[in-house]
Order: sequence, then C-alpha cells, then structure tokens
Amino acid sequence: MAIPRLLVVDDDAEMLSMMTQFLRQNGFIALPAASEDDIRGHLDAGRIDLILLDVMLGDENGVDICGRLRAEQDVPIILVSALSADHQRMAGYEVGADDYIAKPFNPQLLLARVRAVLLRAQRTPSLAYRRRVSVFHFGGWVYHGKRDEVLSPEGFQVALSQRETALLQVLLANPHIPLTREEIAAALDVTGDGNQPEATGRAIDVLVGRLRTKIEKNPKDPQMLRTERGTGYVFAVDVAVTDS
Amino acid sequence: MAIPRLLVVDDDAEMLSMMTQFLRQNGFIALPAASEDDIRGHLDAGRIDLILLDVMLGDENGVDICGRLRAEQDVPIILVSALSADHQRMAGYEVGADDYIAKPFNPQLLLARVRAVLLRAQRTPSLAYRRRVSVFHFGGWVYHGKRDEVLSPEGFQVALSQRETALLQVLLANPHIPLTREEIAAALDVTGDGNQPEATGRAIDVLVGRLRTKIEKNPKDPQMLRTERGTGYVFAVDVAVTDS
DNA sequence: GGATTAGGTAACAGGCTGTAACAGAAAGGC
DNA sequence: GCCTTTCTGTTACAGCCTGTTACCTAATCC
Repeated sequence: MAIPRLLVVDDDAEMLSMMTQFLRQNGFIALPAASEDDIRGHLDAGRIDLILLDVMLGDENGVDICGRLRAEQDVPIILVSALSADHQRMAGYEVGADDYIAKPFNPQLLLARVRAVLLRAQRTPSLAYRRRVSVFHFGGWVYHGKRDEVLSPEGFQVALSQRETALLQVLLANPHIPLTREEIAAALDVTGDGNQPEATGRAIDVLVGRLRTKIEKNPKDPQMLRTERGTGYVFAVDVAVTDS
Repeated sequence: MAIPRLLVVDDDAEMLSMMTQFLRQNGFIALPAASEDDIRGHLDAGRIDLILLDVMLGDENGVDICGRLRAEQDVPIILVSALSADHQRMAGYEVGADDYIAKPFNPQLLLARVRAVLLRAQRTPSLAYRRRVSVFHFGGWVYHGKRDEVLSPEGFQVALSQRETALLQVLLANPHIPLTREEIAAALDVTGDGNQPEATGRAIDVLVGRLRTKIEKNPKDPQMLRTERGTGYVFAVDVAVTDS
C-alpha cells in the first residue's frame, strides 16, 4: 500500500494542526479540512484513504456529515469527539463510522486505530460485511466468518465462545501488529455493545489464555498469540482472506 | 443506511420540541412539523423515512391525515396519541399506520418501535402487504407468506403456531440484524394486537427455543436463529424474497 | 542473587441463556 | 355447558460464559 492519505477534519485550528503534525511524524499523509465542503473538495480531488472526523464542527454535526458521506461513498471514517456518552457512540456506529475515539485521546491509541481501520479497509468496506462473506486462513487454521466456525489444521471443528470469537476477529484484522490490552478491549466493545472498557482487571489476559488453550498446539509456548511483554499481545502469523 | 430522517408532527410546541430533541440525542435526524401542510412540504422537499404523527392535531385528526397520506405514499407512519382507547387504536391500524403508541410513553419503547418500523421499512413497503404476496427463501427453507406454510429443505411441511409464525416473520424481515428481546416483543405486538409488552418473563427466550426445535437441524447448535449474548438474537442467514 | 514487576491461570461468583414442567387461556368438538 | 386439545407465558433449575481475585511463575533490574 502506498502511504495512506488521511483527511483530518476539525474546526479548531490548533487541534487540527496538532493532529496533522502528529500523523505526519508517524508516516502518514495528513490533509487538513474544516468543513463538509472541504471534505468533498478533497474527495473529488484525489484519493483519500481515511477521514478523521470531529463530531463537533461549529454548527454542523459530524455524525450527520458521516451519514451523508457514507450514503454516497465507502471511504472509511473515524469519528472523534469530546463527548464520550454512549448514545453518541451508538449514533456514530449506526451512521456507519468505522471507529470512534473520545477526546482527549492517547496518541498511540489514535495511531493504532487508524492502522486497524486502514488494514480492514484494504480489503472490504466493512468488518460486519467481511465477517459475513469471508474465510480467514492463518497458520493452518481456518475461520469461516459466515458460520463462525473455527477449523483446526487437522480439520476438527473447535467451539469458541462469543467473546473468544470476537478476540480472534480482532487478531485476524491486525496480524503482526502489537495491540495493547486497552486497544483489544476497545475493539471488542466495538464488535459488541460499546460500553466503556473497564479500567481494572485482567479480563483480556484471561481471555487470551482461554483462546490459547483452544487454538495453540502448546498453550504454554504460544506460536501465534504471542505476549509482547510490557505492551500487550501480537498475532504473529500471516493471515490470508478469501471470499465465499 | 444513512441517518434515518424522522418527521415529528404535533401541535403542542413543547411536546414537539421534547420529542425532536430526544430523537436527535439518539442519533436520528428529527424534523418538526405541526400540520398536514407542513408534512406535505417536507415530503415534497426531501427524503423522510418515518412520520411520528400525533392523533390530536387541534381541529384536524391524525387518523384521517394518516389515511390520506397512505393512500398516496408508502412512507411508514407511527401514530402517537393520548387516547389509548381500543377503537382509536384499531382505527389507526385500519388506516395503515405501522405502529401506534399511547402517550405518555416510555422513551426507550419509542426508540424501540421507531427502530423496528425503520428496519421493516428498509426492505419493503409494508409487512402486511409482503405477507400477502411474497415467498421467502432462507437456508434451504421456504416460507409462503400467502398460505402461512413453512417447507423444510427436504420439502416437508412444518406446522408453526401463530406466535412462532409471527416470530419467523420478524426474523425474515430483519436478517443479519441483532434484535433485542424488547424489539422482538414490540414487533410481535405490532403484528398482533398491540398490547404493551410485558416487562418481565422469558417469553421470547422460550418462543425462540420452540421455533428452533422446528426449523433448526440441530437445535442445540443453531445455525440460523443465533443467540447474541447480552443483546438478543440474530437471524444469521440470507433471505431471498420472490413474488407469487 | 534478591527485589520488583508483569503475565498465566485456577478458582470463584454473578449473570445470562436454554429448557422442562406447570398452569391459565383459547379454541374446538360434543 | 363441559371436556379435550393446543397454545403460550411463567417459573425454576442447570449449565455456560465471563470478569475478578489471588497466587504462582517468569522476566527484568539493581
């Protein structure tokens, strides 16, 4: 993939400058925009791989804009907002946003989400769609998105719980990319109901352990779902996706 | 789907403001209107996905307006009224309203009904109409709406109770869309007599279980009528609709 | 090596779901 | 009207799922 081109939309000039600079420092092409007209101009002018769209745009509403853009195009959109209230979050997803980040955000989290959305978008417009139609191959294993079936290299069907399946989907969408526990929790909630992820607890650790017992030959020495000490976890296998 | 555009019609300014604000907070585009002329203006001006129509409009009658609109267009209509007397309710349905809500209503119930009606409307003008004329194919099964007959992939006719049939219709109208128990109950009541859905009880769970024993090859491991833990149920099959 | 910190996981508890059993309601049949 | 059958909601119980806690081991730092 060529360098991803991001369109950053915010009506606060300082915020806009800060975000574009940060994204450029991290290897992206970041273009600033301040209004829906700006966005449309950029979309007409050239390739845009992802839009980072502020929810509060003066008297305009980012959610509405997102809805209108999505009705016309398949460009991935991440909504950014100072309001982290759940209903807002849900409104964003209903409109077809690919992800949702609350301000103030952790810069690393922003990068991780941008990368995750770009990776997903490389192949198909929406994760939900992909789940319905795709088959994932990884390390001899097969995951049928349509049937939620997991087949071992030997051809045995393995039963995963809903939460384990969701984790596997997150990993399949982000192979070779280290994910923090927070990122995983956030991604799981995207797939699910959008609750604020819990601050404490070892839920992700335990979930990872449970998935390992089911898909790792030797869970004590995991080959695919590796620990990145001090960081989180990595899905260290190549993933191939086919239709059907 | 883009953000649903709702037209809220009420001659009480305070009520109108309250409802539009609440709907906007929940991610909808809510447009206010106070008269039949207002409604026609909006309908001519742009897309309207659903009309929330107060029955008492000064000297006008929402039921009459509903009848006239429906004679001309297929826009879904939910009637809202302070009078919950049964004859009023029936008058509403005879006129072609898609649902009927009594004031004062539970806000969450309003949302559930709005969503249910929108979901149904996504595919077809009216469920009643579709039932009369359509044949549904899903996972090898066939449901003849006209005759209320269900045929298994092997061609055997399967007898469903009234309630089971109603549930199947709701599922056929919403494939791949997770439905909460409340949404299912509301949709069933629309199909039925419009009773307030019971707050407690596991009626939907049991109903789902009963339908599973009849249309799932292995009810213990359902492939079509899937559980969405913490949410509700999803009809996870593609549905094809043909005339005849 | 010893101390400290991070990660793995067994055990537990609470919540959610499936379902058998029961009872009241509705619909026929006589 | 009375009985039978069918339908459907409620209840209770069992089992699964999942987050928390606590303890242990492994890695890291000094």
